[in-house]
Amino acid sequence: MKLSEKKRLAILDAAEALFYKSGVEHTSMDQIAAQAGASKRTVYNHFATKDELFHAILARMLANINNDEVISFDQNTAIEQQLTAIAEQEVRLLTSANFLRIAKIAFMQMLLQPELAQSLANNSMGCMRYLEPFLQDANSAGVLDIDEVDVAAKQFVYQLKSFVFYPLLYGFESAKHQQPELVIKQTVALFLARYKAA
Amino acid sequence: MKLSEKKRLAILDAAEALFYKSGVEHTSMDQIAAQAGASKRTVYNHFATKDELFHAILARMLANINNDEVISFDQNTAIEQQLTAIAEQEVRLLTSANFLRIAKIAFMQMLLQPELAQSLANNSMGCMRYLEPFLQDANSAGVLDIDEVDVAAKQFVYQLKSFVFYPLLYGFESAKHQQPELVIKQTVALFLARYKAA
DNA sequence: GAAAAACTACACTCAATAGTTTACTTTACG
DNA sequence: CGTAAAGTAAACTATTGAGTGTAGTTTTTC
Repeated sequence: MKLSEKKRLAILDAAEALFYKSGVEHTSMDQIAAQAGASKRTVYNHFATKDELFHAILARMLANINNDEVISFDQNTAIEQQLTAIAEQEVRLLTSANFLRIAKIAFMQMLLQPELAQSLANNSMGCMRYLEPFLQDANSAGVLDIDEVDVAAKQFVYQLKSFVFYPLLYGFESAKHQQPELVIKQTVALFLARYKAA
Repeated sequence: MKLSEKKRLAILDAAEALFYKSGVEHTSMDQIAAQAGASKRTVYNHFATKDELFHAILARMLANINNDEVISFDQNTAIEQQLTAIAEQEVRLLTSANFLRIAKIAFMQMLLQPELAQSLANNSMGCMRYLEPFLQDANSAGVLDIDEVDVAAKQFVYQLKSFVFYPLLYGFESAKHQQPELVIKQTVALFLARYKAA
């Protein structure tokens, strides 16, 4: 790899780590340069402004996230098992260091810049990419009985986010770990109690 | 009211509004003084540092929140109706301008200062003050059938927060209003499907 | 191996902002 | 009314941090 590329990556890595630790506002370009092992001038040669650097990080992180396999409804597998698989995948995403890092950085900025929230909200992630079609198919197959598929999908995902993601994001319960398996079990149970076809 | 008290309130009001709009970091003490109609020196006579002012605001807001009536389980009223009442009260809290203001200010800081998150997390608010005993009583009366009351209480409240609070907090869906009645109906329905005693 | 591109150290400008000092005016109150 | 408490305006200090300019060194590329 060329030196120029190595520096660029080092700068992105350094900025990401510092933004995560201290927030964008509390991180100076001098700190970033120092942590990256680059001169400040080099930082500015790669990224004209701090804001440009911030958006480059956001873009890189978003690109690294959506890699999970799409799960489609399968007539021949128990619905409980399929929903559990989806939940497991989602919990893995929501609790990954990668995702938490981007989330914390992004959420901080979103509270300050509503327009950023808008643009990120449209970017649907994780199982929200495919959950509605999945539920629709299960509906058609007579396995589930859902009136409003969009609401049901949100109910499912929001349970997971509320139990595993937000507590980690905000640092509630730093010591007491939520048992992911328990959360998944409870979420699937709640969902099926409501929507499993009679 | 004495001038001194009036100034103190004006400063708190101004700081609250500005912290809400721009975040604590992006609000200067000069701005606060100007908006409060006070001299900067007066601001510093009331609050020695910006941080002290921030905590004074937090304290005032917290004091203004927990005022809602506690709802206790009533043997003679349908459980659906009682849960709906609780949900309505909670949604009113979660969508009130007051609560959203403190939440936005506090959440921003929480992302930066995990220890603040710890101290605020303990401060349980809204219906979380009384929901677990309520469910326990309903359990004992044979109206509900819940294994883990703490999990169930969270499931209930998290639904409401996810649908009405977080979207407003982060400015997702600024235009498209979530219908609060619909959210309440769906939440109660989901909960009772799972936990209503046979 | 030489020209071009990229990196470095470091001094610099410029603006913002927390908090202070001072000299003076207004308000509260016995 | 007179004194003490509180408020005011405005200049001031000191620091921080974004971004630039420069002169010289290293890396890439042809």
